[in-house]
Amino acid sequence: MKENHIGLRKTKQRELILNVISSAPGPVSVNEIAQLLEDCDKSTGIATIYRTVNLLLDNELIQCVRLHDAVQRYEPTNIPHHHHFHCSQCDKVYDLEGCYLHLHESTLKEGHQVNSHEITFRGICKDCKESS
Amino acid sequence: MKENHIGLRKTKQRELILNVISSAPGPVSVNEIAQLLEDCDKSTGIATIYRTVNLLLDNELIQCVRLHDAVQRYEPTNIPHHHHFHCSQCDKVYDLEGCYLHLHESTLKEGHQVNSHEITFRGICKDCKESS
DNA sequence: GTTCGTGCAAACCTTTTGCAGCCCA
DNA sequence: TGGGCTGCAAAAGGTTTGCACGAAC
Repeated sequence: MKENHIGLRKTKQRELILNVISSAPGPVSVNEIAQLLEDCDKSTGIATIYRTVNLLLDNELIQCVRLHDAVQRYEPTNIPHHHHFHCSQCDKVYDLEGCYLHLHESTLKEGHQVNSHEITFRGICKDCKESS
Repeated sequence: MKENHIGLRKTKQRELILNVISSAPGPVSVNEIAQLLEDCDKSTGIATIYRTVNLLLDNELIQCVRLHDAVQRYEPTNIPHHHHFHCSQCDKVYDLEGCYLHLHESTLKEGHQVNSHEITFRGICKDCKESS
């Protein structure tokens, strides 16, 4: 991981996994990572994928995105503030540009201090709408 | 199940489980439901709790709330549209009144059709702020 | 009495762990 | 060469399913 970060070894598998997560159009699950690696003939043991994902999480190179299904998905931490759209039909997740939340105060009327927020939209994605 | 909803039988266990979810101060997990039933000497098989929760979900009497930890929690659907505040310090979850999202179109600029949305705020809750 | 629901245990699925062999530094 | 990394398989944890008995109608 970037320049031997904290004594970690740079291996083919780790590069591949980080690359898959970084180049996906939205957050991906462990299964999707495994599938994508298989698709390009770079099959990797599932245990390695889990271990690598946890390693990347620990080093904050990726973060976990949790939507309405039970699946944990991962995305790079170095992308700008954004939110997600989750298709109810094909189950894919898309990144959305910008932020739809107009919240100017950092303290809510209930008195809680807000440090961050997450928004998830659900519905039917463009592709599913067009093919129906 | 409200008045024999769809041919479902009204049983002691189902009433208890719905009651536990409805009267909890916030969304509860399956484990919490099991614990609460045990506490009042109404222990129920874990399989029954899972089946009942899924039944209640199917009939939209409850809905699933997913925060940033891996736990699935459930709350009644018959409370008004609201969002959640999750305290990073004490881990409590608060319901927030109203909606901070000003979204007038139902189709995003990316072309996806929005049917619903969820917002979760994170930060420090009022109580934690005051006691620090 | 018939049908559906419950509880138990087994099955299942996802994630983690142990271990022997391999590979990077 | 040595210690971390991988892959396999087994284990662990959480959820679902099959089945026989019991409860609801």
